[in-house]
Amino acid sequence: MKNEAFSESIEMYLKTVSELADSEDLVPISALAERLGVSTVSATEMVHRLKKQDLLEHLPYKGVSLTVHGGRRACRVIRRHRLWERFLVDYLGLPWEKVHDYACRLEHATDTAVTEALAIFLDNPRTCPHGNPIPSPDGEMPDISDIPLIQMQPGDRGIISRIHPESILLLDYLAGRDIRPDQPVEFEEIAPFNGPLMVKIGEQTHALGQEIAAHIFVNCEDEVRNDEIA
Amino acid sequence: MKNEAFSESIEMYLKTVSELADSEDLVPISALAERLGVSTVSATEMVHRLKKQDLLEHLPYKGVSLTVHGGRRACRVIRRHRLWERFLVDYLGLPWEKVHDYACRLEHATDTAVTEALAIFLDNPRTCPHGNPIPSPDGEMPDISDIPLIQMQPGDRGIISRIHPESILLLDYLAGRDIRPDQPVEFEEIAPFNGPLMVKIGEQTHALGQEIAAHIFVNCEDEVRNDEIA
DNA sequence: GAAGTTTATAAGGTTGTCCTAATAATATAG
DNA sequence: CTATATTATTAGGACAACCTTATAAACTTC
Repeated sequence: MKNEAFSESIEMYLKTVSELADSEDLVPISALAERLGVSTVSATEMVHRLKKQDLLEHLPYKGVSLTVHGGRRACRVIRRHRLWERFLVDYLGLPWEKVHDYACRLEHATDTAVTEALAIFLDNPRTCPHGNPIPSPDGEMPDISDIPLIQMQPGDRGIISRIHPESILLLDYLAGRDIRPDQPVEFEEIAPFNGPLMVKIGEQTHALGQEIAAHIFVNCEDEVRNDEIA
Repeated sequence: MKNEAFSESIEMYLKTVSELADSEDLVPISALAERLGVSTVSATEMVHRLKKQDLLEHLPYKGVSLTVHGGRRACRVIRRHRLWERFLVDYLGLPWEKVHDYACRLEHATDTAVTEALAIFLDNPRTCPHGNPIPSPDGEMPDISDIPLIQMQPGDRGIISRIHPESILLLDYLAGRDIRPDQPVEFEEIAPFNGPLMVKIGEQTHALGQEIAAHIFVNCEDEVRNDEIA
């Protein structure tokens, strides 16, 4: 079983499918293309190549999902990414909202030996600075049970657990408003006609667009969860 | 003046020219090609591209040299490389002889902001673990005045200053014999007919081939240097 | 200065990743 | 069920970086 030897492009595709997959099972190729900043034609082309390598499956007109094999590869990339983020924030003192992009480059240039030595140096952190869990060395993603802010009900309270999926624009926006993991949240109300969500975070009440609210995950206070009815 | 935006290939070419240049002013394209593991045709092609970008000059049938511009770019890559090496050895505890290869990958994936934060974290080290000086942030290479072991005279003593240029095979060989910077050396004799050099390093006497001896640099003990007559 | 080596260039190809534009197939909504 | 959307495919290219083979030019040495 040969290791390494995956191009940066392939790693980006696998990582992105994995990131987009945990909201929905099947990731539309268009979503993939958009997040990667390539045309749908290019994305389709690459999907075919990855399918041939048994890294993902494709249900035409529905979307793609990772195979077990592909999922493990993706998790290894994500592990490297999140470990680097921890290092960049905790040891190099770089800004929370910038390190995602820096780590996006480092993640493709890191040998397994370096990754694991880094993990030990960092004392095996559980999450990245944005709250996302760090997969195990063999490519297993820890289970989590938080919910996106947008699924909260008026009156619900909780603690921000993570920002996901990340992007520089989103993180910049949130950093400017001091919206980060570990902050307490209280969902106040949602404006009608698909309007913004009014949410109290820390001391401040924010009007958050629905898109943004889908990227903020929360550990709700002890209460019956009703995912379906939401 | 735009920064970044240099392909990994271009960075490798510039770095390699810089590494090979300090032995001789002009680097033959064949030497460049060999060290990069590409054909001379490919190297020639790339040299033309780099010439067009004013990164290096080419005297046909003689060799190439970096322009001021190209030299600065090369030094920035080398700076990143050597800082990473220090981190990998000093903080991650990775083996001296392996980190060169790990850093070769990281050096192309490191933003300036990360590089400078890393330099501060490492407390601005003067050299890499193999003894080579770390260029300044703006791309200036410190002056050094050591000589290759092969230029020593029988009876000369000194301290190993650095291994240069580095390669995994060379470093593995030297690591196996505990030949590293800061070790004392005493040149005993050179075998006739271009034979090996007999050199006492630490407590042990080694028979070193001339190729290897050209890669080991030494700070000689206070005495008149006679580069020419050598 | 001719012979042989080194270096350079020219011609033609491959691979990976990307593109646009046009068309075809399917899904979804009125 | 038809119209509109989305999704997929086909065709034709572009580009960077590599390759081999073959030829030409320049250097070096005797």
